[in-house]
Amino acid sequence: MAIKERKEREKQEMRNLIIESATQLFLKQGYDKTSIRSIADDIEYSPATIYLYFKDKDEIFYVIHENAFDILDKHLRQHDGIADPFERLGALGRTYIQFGIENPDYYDLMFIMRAPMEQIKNEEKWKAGECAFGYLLTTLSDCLEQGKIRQADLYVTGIQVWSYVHGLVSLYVRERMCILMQPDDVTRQILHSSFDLFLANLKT
Amino acid sequence: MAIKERKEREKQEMRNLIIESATQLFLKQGYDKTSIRSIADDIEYSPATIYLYFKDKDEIFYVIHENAFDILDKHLRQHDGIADPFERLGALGRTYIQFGIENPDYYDLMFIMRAPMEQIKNEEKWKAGECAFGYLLTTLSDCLEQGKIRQADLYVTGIQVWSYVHGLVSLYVRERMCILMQPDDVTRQILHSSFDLFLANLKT
DNA sequence: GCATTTACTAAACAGTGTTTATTATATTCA
DNA sequence: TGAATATAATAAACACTGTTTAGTAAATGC
Repeated sequence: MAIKERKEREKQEMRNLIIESATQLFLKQGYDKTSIRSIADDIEYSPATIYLYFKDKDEIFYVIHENAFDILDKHLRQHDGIADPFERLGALGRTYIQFGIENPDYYDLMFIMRAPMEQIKNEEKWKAGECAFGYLLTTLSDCLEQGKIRQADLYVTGIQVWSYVHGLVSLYVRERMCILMQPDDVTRQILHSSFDLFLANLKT
Repeated sequence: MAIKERKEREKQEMRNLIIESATQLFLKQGYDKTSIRSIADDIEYSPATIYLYFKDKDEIFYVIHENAFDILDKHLRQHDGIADPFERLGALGRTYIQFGIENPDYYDLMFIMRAPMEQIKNEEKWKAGECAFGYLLTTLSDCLEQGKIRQADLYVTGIQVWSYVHGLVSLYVRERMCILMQPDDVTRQILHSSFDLFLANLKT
């Protein structure tokens, strides 16, 4: 009976179809304007059908949030080849900031919005987040071992680095960097300069 | 004709009534669950009446956002008496973090949510934000003058400090600090430790 | 070929922010 | 004071939202 397998495959294909449509609409118009009805319209099914494949809207955006982490991961791992951990740390930070600037809606879903985190409460662990943070910790651990950065607790240092770049990106994404009263490209440049300064202060 | 003045006063009183009700409901149940209808119910007027005093929901929350800045301002100015600017900087940071932890909904409105910023687009300037940031810059300027912290551009240093504390608080408020897998009070302690470390790294 | 399971949807429910047309009250002016 | 006007408040509707329920049509199992 290969029917069961085919059905399972079809179910997965339908989920993918929904996610693809939702992702495209989300990146075009944001979370709030991406309604279940608009996704249903786009894939030419009734709104109720979507609820046969996803528990609720949050679950859809939880999957998109996971996909976004995969994309960020790919970006970050481009720097795997950099031998010097401090240089690698710098590359990671710059790539993280760049990712946030270029993909504000993804960034929102990953690190700002409450929607995907509601899902996580039913799962106990924020796997995607821990994976990305773990990757940062690895590099920081190398830096500490080789005495490239000031000695401190690994986790505290990790929180320090992440909080810093997140602060930069999230203030930018949620339009608080307007206090600088600079055009967008200058503001982005300031984000990068600030990070460079931060790195310099971290160095031994 | 004192009638005009009385009418103006009554109009302002009604606005205050709406804001008081909205604030109380917002702090109890958050932005999304604070509907125009629930405010109307609370003040015993019809929902349409609210639109005679405020353009839309965003305008109401813009006013609450301004009030929140006044509250934060009062907290920060408690440290006006600290003579040493570096010590004052530390006090400001700790108070800012504490404010965010203790008033997550206010913090949300001030520094994370898009709602109040929509209003600001019609006003050109984010007065509340600039005022608070200006207060930070003053202290930083004193630190730089007295050579208490590493020399760098004032604005870049300001962005650096603000981004850092904002990163800490916003990751906490939006529940991303769960990666630490620590109970809430320990997580809060880590926020403060991270800030202390940051300050130490900034010192000359 | 028939019973059962699966896939899908129309319609409804309970909300939301906001606007419009209408009514009741208060003010102005002859 | 009484009619005309301006103001304040609202009921009801509009156009949405996420989600559930009940019913239908097709695919599957026996």
